Amino acid sequence: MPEGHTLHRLAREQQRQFAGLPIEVSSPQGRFEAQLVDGRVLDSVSAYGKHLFAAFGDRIVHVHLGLYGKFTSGIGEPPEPRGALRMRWTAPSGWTDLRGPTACEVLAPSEAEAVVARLGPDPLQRGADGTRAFERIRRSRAPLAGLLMDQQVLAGVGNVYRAELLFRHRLDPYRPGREVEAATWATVWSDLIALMRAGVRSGRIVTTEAADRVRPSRRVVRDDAHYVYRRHGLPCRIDGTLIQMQVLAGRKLYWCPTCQA
DNA sequence: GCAAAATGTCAAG
DNA sequence: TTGACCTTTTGCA
Repeated sequence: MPEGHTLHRLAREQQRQFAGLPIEVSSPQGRFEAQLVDGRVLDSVSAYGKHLFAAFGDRIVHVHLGLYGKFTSGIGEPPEPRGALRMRWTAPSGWTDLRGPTACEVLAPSEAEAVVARLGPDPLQRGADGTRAFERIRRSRAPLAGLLMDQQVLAGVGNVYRAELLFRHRLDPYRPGREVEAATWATVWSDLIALMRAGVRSGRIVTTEAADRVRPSRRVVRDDAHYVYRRHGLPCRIDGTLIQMQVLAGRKLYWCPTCQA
């Protein structure tokens, strides 16, 4: 379930559980050069967009989960390694396992900085500058739906947030970037920050009105969490029109053709 | 038991 | 624009 909120949540959890401790690092699968950081003290874990950075002195473990990468973790002794286990951390405070990432590599600090330099503003970063994204959007005649997913425009937004964000603001996914008003963008940007922060808190993406009244104790039914994402062929929650789906740049785009005309 | 799908990215043509 | 890649889970026989 990796959009930006997932990575920021992971960074926080790993920071809390492992930072300041020497970590036993291994790669049962053998596809990660664990010996480069094995036994080093973990200084800090941070996230930018969908990227995770774990600093072991001057060696940075860079992880990108891709479409189905996943961390699992626990306290006490780790379980016997099963399946394709790319990276395992073991410490007195517990363990964490990583499977299926697109990237899991050791970088020099300058290389890690270069990764971030290629990305647009991350709404989850304190002081993130939404106008930087808008400048790129305004210069493009590409559909807004595609621009929102472009990590060089905006870092951390994936297929769920883009579909839901467009719906919440009644925006036509195919509107060219250059036709988006500054005032519209300002509203969209601040809404995106709120949505993604809620995502970090709850660990999942909830964009329906239930998301507006954040009450952790009150569980939202999974089915109600989205307006349009993966609701192809079902009636729009607002006006009953059937939700449409179309593949755009290789990804499934969902929208309500009347609400978002 | 096997194919398809999944909140992603990159490189080739 | 397409295919390749990383792995697990789901759905259908």
